Amino acid sequence: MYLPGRRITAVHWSNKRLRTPMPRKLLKAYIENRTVLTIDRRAKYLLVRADNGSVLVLHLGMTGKLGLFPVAAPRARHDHLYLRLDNNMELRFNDSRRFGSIMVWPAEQSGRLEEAFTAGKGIEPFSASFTMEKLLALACNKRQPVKAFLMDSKMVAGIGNIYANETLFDAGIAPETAVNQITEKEWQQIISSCRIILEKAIEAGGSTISDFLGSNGQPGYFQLQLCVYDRAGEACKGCGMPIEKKVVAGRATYFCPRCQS
DNA sequence: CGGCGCACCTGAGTGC
DNA sequence: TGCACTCAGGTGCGCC
Repeated sequence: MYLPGRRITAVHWSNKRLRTPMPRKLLKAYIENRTVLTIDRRAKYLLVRADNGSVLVLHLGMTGKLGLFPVAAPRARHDHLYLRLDNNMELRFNDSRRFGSIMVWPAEQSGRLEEAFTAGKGIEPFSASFTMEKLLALACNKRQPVKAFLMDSKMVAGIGNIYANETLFDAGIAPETAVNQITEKEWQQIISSCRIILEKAIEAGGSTISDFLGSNGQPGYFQLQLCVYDRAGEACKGCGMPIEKKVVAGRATYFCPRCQS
């Protein structure tokens, strides 16, 4: 808990735009000189709640990193946001590819904005509403590949390409299966596999959180045992067949042709 | 409307 | 060594 209880004493930013333009005025007006109450997550967004009811919304995109540094530590290439704290530390948002985003929900609109934001997001995999019945209903009129469905943030929140690949391997389901063909039993399996994969990933990533003070941080998934992702041509850990790679709905897709049929 | 393709960026890796 | 080219973990828009 590095942030809750800390006051943000100054906000600085780079002149580069991220996926959304830097909300300079809003950062100054609503985030600077506020104290952080709590941090939540919705889908892959971080919600940093301030004591005035405003919310700082962060998304790391593909290459975004947050790090806590002493104020005097040298600034790095691709740093885009600096939140100076009242303990002489600085939270820094670094993102080389600039697919990340930084938004502010001003206090007087934050309720409405958060409601709209949440309404546009899919089911959280760890929530009680991630059920076979819900998925069946969402999928019944769609023919898209199940992998694209799992990665669609309006359907399911927070599943990226790696975890979609790994979930479907664990569930033994071919990534291109039309989503309206998935049976009740298969949905149950997908739910269970998805949660297992995410739990393992969080556990593995958790160890990188502890050295997030340093700059030598590796992404957490390097510590997760990947069964299919980026393993084209290598032996399936289940049956020994070579893992195949193909593009499905525009994304690199890895699967075992025997275990996922 | 559903589903795909693509754009938004930089950097790493590969092959010549 | 350098250049040209491909590919990358996310998201949302536009187009058919």
